Amino acid sequence: VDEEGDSGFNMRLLADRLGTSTATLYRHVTGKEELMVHVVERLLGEVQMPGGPRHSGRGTWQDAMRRMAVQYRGVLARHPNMLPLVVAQLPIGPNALALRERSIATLTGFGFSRGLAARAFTTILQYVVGSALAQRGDPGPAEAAAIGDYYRTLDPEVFPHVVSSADELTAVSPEDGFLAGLQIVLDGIDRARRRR
Amino acid sequence: VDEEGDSGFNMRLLADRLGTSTATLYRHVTGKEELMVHVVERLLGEVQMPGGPRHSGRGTWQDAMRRMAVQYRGVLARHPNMLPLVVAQLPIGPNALALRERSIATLTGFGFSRGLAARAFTTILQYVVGSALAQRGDPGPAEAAAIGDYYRTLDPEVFPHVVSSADELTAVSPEDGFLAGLQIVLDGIDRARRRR
DNA sequence: ACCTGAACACCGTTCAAGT
DNA sequence: ACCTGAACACCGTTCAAGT
Repeated sequence: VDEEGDSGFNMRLLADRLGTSTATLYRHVTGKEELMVHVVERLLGEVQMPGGPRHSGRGTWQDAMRRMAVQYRGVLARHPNMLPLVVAQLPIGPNALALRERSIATLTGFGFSRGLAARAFTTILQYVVGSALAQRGDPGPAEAAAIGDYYRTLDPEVFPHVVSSADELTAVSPEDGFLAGLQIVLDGIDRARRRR
Repeated sequence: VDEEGDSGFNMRLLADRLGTSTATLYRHVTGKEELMVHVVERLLGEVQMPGGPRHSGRGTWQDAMRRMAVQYRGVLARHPNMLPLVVAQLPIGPNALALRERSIATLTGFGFSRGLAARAFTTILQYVVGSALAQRGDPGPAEAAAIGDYYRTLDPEVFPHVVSSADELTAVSPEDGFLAGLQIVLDGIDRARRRR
């Protein structure tokens, strides 16, 4: 999937690379869909997450959650072709659950209620995936500039604010944009934590 | 797409329903991909958004952004089959831009800088899409219970926090969960606003 | 018991042939 | 000038036939 992309990958190609036939593949998996579940599960295994409560001592919960989110984003960025697979599934395999487990353990270790810990983790993850979707396709300087140019070709009479904010949008790197949005989410979680 | 789903829809079916042949479709659109761009554009047209600055007087910016997010979520919920199309694209058609334009206009009308207004809108939208993905498939009581059951079948030794927070996760309705996460994002934006 | 070439069903797209 | 039946290329999946 990394090499050929979500749509370039197919069962014949896989069989060829494995030196076997497509029919044989179906002796190991029920079909392409199940295979893709394994691919996503393997991908989530790449998200490094320092082990739960023991880690609570170092840094704040915000540091820990920021590390987790940055890790997750890094994995998605290194495997852009797998993003369609991730959003097509509700990952509930061992690696997905381990990430959830350690994150909620960390948050409750910092005094979060179970409910808020679960809500916080869910919200962070949704932001990470949503932001990966918005920045998909290697958004190097060239692509970013192209999007900025597109915004500026728009009629300023019809979309004045979109046009005038085009620079602000494209001036920050994708990385900085991601971190800015992440900080918004973390601040919101902090507010909810203080309220309880 | 509403009736047959993302994968059930195909060019032959469309041609049949229109009483024509597939080849004729290609006289109107360059291919299925372009057609899907039009489908998403039409979908985004369903997001009702009260017109920009004029509306600034009533309620707070949080009310306005909450209305926008709830509207967007409602449209995605009414067309669950179209979610794969929305996440497969970077919508930049007139309706997508109008939504962006009015949102940024509203925020700057409330004193937001252009940069923060753009960041805030982007973050809210990413949260809405990410949350729609997580709650996809009609998550009625039955489905929610099934997911809760699955979490509880897990070994509490291996995933203690996931298991013990299963109730907290499934006790709240998808709607309430969405609003709770949205409030987190809005609170985070408020914090950024006060800092400037 | 395991594997495979070939086929089946299906889909996006194109084109020679019609009107 | 416009439309279409049929074909082409491709893909997920299955099965009768081999070893």
